[in-house]
Amino acid sequence: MNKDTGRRATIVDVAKKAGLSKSTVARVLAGSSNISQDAAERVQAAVLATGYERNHLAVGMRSGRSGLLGLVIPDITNPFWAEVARGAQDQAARQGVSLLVFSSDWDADKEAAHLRALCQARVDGAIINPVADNLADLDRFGMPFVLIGSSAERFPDTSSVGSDIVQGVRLGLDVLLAQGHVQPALILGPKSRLARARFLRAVHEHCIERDVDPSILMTEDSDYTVEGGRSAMKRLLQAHQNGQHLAVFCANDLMALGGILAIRDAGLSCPQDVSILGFDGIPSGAFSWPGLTTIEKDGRRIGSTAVTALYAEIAGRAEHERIYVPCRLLERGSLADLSEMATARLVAKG
Amino acid sequence: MNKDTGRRATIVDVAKKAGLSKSTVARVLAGSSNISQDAAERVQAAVLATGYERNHLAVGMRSGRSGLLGLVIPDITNPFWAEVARGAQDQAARQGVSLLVFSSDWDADKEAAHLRALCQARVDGAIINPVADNLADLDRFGMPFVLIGSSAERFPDTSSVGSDIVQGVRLGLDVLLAQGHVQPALILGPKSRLARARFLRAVHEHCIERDVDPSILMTEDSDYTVEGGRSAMKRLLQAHQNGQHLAVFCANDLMALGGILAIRDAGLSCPQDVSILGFDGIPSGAFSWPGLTTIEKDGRRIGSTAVTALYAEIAGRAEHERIYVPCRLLERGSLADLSEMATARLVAKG
DNA sequence: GTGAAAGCGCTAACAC
DNA sequence: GTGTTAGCGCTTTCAC
Repeated sequence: MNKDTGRRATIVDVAKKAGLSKSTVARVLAGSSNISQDAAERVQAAVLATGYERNHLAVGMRSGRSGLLGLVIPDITNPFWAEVARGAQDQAARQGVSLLVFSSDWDADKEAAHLRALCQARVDGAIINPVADNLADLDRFGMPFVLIGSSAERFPDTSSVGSDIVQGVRLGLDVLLAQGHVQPALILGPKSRLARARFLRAVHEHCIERDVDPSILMTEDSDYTVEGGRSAMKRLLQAHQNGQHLAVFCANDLMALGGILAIRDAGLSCPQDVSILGFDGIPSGAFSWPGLTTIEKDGRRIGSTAVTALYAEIAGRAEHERIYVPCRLLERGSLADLSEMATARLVAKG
Repeated sequence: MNKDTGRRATIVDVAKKAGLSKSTVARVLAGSSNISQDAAERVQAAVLATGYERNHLAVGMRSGRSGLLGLVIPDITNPFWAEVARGAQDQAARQGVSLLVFSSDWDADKEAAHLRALCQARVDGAIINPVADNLADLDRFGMPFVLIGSSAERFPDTSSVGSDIVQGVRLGLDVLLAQGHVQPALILGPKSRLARARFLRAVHEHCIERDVDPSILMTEDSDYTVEGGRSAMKRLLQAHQNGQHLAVFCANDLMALGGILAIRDAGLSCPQDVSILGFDGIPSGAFSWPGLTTIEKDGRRIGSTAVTALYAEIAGRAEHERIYVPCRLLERGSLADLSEMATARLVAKG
């Protein structure tokens, strides 16, 4: 805000103050080469003197680059999506652009409205967790985009970024096997969900690779909720001679949290009697008792990777491939190490 | 995207198609009066035919309204701030504008950088949880703003929106008193934090109003963390003849969650032996055992209210007052109703 | 009720 | 190296 005129300083004010032309100032601001030391310094000084701040609306209008990116996720209030947003935000800041954030609530109409807003804001590109069945709207707007999350897998031949579920499942199974749980039980999502099949297939394939017969694993279907996990675990405990040394791999953290409650309900203790492994890495897993050991999706990295991929897309040098971001093991105490316990017993005897 | 030309349709394309002038089209789009039925219809049709989408960059440039709002919060990953962001987002969508979201990590430098980005994007206004000690940057940019969160209280004479802590404390104390906990203990934050004094003062004032001598309340200092709350609760239990029928009001939910752990550590049970009341309403409180009863801050409403207040500010009809958003009681089972238990006992006897 | 024309602040050719 | 010039797509007088 210019003290003298009461309005914001423009590039013309800076040019006048510096005794140079608009274009020279613009060149300095854009960090172009072919600029004399003297000119650069005078512009610097004039910018400070006038309090000039670049008008991105004007820049965007002229150059066709708004310096804006769009992010459409189901719900910013969901901790996983908040992590994604944060990762995208940070990467955008590093690239010197800003992020418009929208929540779709898994509602195709809201999604369409948000895409329209992005188009009107002339974002340089968008990162979207798609809820609609087709990408007609996206094509219509003709803006570069990258899909994120598991729902993006429905669209091959598009750039997309998501968790590496297969690697996460392998990681989880290997941890269980290494700690002596040679026959882990599974609590799965409902049959109606695609994610269930994906999870189960990954388990089967890795079991075979590790010489475990997947058909002998006990499984319970549930519904991805705490209460669902609780009753699924109750059924497992009844079926498994009171559950001693049982280990259960749950397809998400909410069900795992319910599993911990069910173990306590049955008068058993986790992890002494029953071990639990979750999948997701929700923050609440840190506050259960015991803390929930889980396979954590790396939301932040998904977000930052998506921004990077989006820039490849904008530049037109995109590969249109799905990028899989690895999951991590988050150890918080709900797993008993049977091999260690066995060793301890031997040591005690000896 | 125009099929014929390969570039986006502009108002000129629409005008051409409709056989009208730029200005008439602009008027229809702006919903102005003094438009013939015929013109309106022809424009409608031409918009559909060309796939025209309004260019907000150009609109903003000409009209001085970018249709963008800025939100600067400490961390979108923190569930409270995610709620605030969601509330702001929804209200912004209702007003037909979009939201740029930034996380400052309580870092004054990052905050300054984000404010600058907002200024350059020419946002119509900003909602900020201030971390810097002064608002010099904000004044410098001369953009309308509304402060949010407790740190905004440092700046009177500015429009701001935050939780009504006093009302929340009253609500909490009244619940405890109504359930027969006439002498609740307190677990507070560290002496260095302003929030501690605010909480304690609210407790004192309300106690006096309810004829409770605040000086007889046991208090423990802690640090707003789970482990801090756990050891503070341990000290309380030792001081209070093993803790039967103790009730503890914790200044935040993390310490309350720690308190629940300490009760179990001591071989006691919550809420049968010790009742716990938290403050904040973090989602993890739903997964402890028992669930944490708490005073919940209404982040979503703070966000939406802030957008509304910001529009008052932009319109220049702002009152420059702090708006207090009430807290709510969230009952999840960590409070025993002594009066009910007493009644039950009497009934059992009789 | 509609059109013509000016201009918001900037960039990108194009001269010199 | 620097200046001149012509717009980007829109709103907004000012005519008619």
